[in-house]
Amino acid sequence: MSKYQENQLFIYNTLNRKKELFQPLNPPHVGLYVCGPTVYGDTHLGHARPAVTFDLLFRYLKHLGYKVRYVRNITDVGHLESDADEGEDKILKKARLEHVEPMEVVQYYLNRYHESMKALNILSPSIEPLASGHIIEQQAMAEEILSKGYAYESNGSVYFDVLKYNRKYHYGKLSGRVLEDLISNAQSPGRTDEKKNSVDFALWKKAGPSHIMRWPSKWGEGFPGWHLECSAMSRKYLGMQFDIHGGGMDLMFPHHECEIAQSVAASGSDAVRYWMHNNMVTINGQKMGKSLGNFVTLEELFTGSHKLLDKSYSPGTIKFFILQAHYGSTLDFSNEALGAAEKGLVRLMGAVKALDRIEPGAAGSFNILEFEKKAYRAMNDDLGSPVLIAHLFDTARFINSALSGKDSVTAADLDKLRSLLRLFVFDILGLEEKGDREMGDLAAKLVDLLLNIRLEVKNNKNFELSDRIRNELTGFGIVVKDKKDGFEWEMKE
RNA sequence: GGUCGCGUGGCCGAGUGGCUAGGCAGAGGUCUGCAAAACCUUCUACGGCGGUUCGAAUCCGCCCGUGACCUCCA
Repeated sequence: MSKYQENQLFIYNTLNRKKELFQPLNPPHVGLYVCGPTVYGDTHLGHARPAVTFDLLFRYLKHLGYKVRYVRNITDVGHLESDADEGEDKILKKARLEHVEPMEVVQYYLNRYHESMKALNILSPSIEPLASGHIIEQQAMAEEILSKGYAYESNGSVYFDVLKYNRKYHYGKLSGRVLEDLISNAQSPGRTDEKKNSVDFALWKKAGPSHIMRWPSKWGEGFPGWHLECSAMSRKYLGMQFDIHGGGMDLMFPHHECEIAQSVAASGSDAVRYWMHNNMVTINGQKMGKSLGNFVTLEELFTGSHKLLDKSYSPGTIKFFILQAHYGSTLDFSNEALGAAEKGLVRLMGAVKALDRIEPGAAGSFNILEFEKKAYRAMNDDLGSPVLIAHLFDTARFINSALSGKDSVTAADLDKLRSLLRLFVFDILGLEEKGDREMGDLAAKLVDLLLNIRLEVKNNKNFELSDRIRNELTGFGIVVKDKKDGFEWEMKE
């Protein structure tokens, strides 16, 4: 019996605004599609949130025994500065400003994105398709929508006919938008352009003379509309219908709404069964926006170089901080909150490490089976990582008590606890053991030697010298903790 | 203005009709040459006003505040 048959995973489905039992289309296979970044700038906090959220989902689904195909796209063409099919292509603009090829921009920021993901210990998706590598598929889908009558060609561009679509289907069912409101709220309603209606969106855009990212098509040279890539690529790799589509809440409208319309128009039925959206990140209570100048990149966070930051925060701290909030809530970054997360993480990791130093004994007060149940229950409830972490802290308290001899645990329970903690902390939450900074055998031996000498000095009540040794080591990032009959030390992260 | 959401103690953040969330910070204590860590005890709560109920932070209404999207953003 697989783990997924024992666990009922509930997922909040944005489409129905309620938690639903997750039942994949073709178990044990699960198809997961998540909107990845448009690679025209450095990876920032807003990229970290969905990455961590859906990494957690990916890891948990795999743990439950599902065979997950996780597709996370890279947008490298077609994402214009305005979602209303106006303005320059983001990549193209960056390339122009930096006097480089558009694909140089793409490669550079894609590499940086991958480095950040690795630092956060985010698993690679199964497939990471680029929009520019799927022009044919996007053209084919545009033609399909045209042939079904839900799109029209206009001056070398192809637009989706939202009004016509809405007569038969429901445009706005994901985001709760009302079409009439959208039309009346349109920015410049009287504008003369190629669209029948301002709410129509581009499937294919004609490339102007200076637009160098261009491909031939039956409509002339051009490039694909932003929304089309996700519909075309998810269909290619996950099929006409698949299980989960994820992304940031800000993508709900128009991006995901348009994806739904495209898939339904092309095939007559919905492609996605569960829509999941992570909430936004705020900085000191204020939304993070390019226009507000409070964008914090991951590199700035890791190095502490942003003016809003008091100090640097490790990737592990950032990840732990994100996991301490439910993905559906907004998450506010502040120095105080990050500092708390940092200390909490140290405490948790300390407990995991301390497990190896506990001597088994009589049965103790901690109910490990109960902990296991509660941990799974937390995860099954729409990925309740904050609750899971609270339960993990309960084990930390117990572990520390057992270590100091105030509580005890049998050898069998100790094994069970160890494997459970490793499972939840490392495999599912995807945290990493600290001290990854390898110092080498020799250096470790030297520290041991020095501390043994210090012990002798200390026993001779030469506290001046013993404190000096400890302080100097602290300066090297080595934390010394005196014990009743010896010492412990570790590298500070 | 429209649509959707949120408002929990010093900070972050769970819970969602009666039963301790948790972390960080604060206070007291144990341990210690000191420090660090750890452990024990402990203080600060459910935006406001009404309503439903035996009972509401939890349901309903109104108000206030705030956020997201509608414009660049994950």
